[in-house]
Amino acid sequence: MRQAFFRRDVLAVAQALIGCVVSCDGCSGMIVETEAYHDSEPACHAYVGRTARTQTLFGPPGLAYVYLSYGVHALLNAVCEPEGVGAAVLIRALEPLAGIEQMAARRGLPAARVRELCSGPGKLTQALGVGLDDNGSSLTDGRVVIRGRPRRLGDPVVQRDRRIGITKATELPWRFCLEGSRYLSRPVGGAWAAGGYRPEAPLADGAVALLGGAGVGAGGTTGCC
DNA sequence: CATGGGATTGACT
DNA sequence: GTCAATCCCATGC
Repeated sequence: MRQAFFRRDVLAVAQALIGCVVSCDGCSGMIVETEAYHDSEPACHAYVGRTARTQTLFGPPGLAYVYLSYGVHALLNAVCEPEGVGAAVLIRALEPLAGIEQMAARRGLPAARVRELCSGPGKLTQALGVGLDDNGSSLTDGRVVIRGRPRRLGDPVVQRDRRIGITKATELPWRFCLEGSRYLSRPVGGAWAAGGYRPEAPLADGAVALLGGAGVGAGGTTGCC
């Protein structure tokens, strides 16, 4: 993937990354779930501005932002938007494609349990062998790379949902999932459905303001790598 | 310098 | 469903 792909609106990139392929150290998987984060909203690490921790987020697009979550898990993000804007797409789940034996070994699971290898942001970094050392590396030609979506698969149908596992800006529907995928960290709608949110429902005022002209619609999409 | 809170997972009830 | 593990870093004294 070229750097220009990541220089765009972070919501457009989060949507377009669905169906793309992440590779590292001989292992790879298709992205089936992402979340967008932007320095204009409080759930984003970059909301507090430039610090030693968030330096990578404000760097040039196409870098990997890897940080430690809960002191346990390394989480992989793709830095987006022009340099100086703190924005990134969190890669939340992959459908394993290659190197399944090695990924299973890293996860401590039998290779037959493919569904559990990469169905979560901490799981997929463990499976791929992505660590904090990869923070700041290039996703276009580094150890961890993101390639375009296989043409033969056609355009994926992407569903929107609220982001998972955060306590701030929970109203923003900035989670993107491949429709029908069995490799998601959690189902679309899931626990949030009880809260009354539906992808086709009107967005809250704050969400509309933040979404601006991104034009990401519920249901079908035509994102292109 | 001390403190508290996470963009989570897996084990256990 | 609940809950501990575990550690970096932003914040506040």
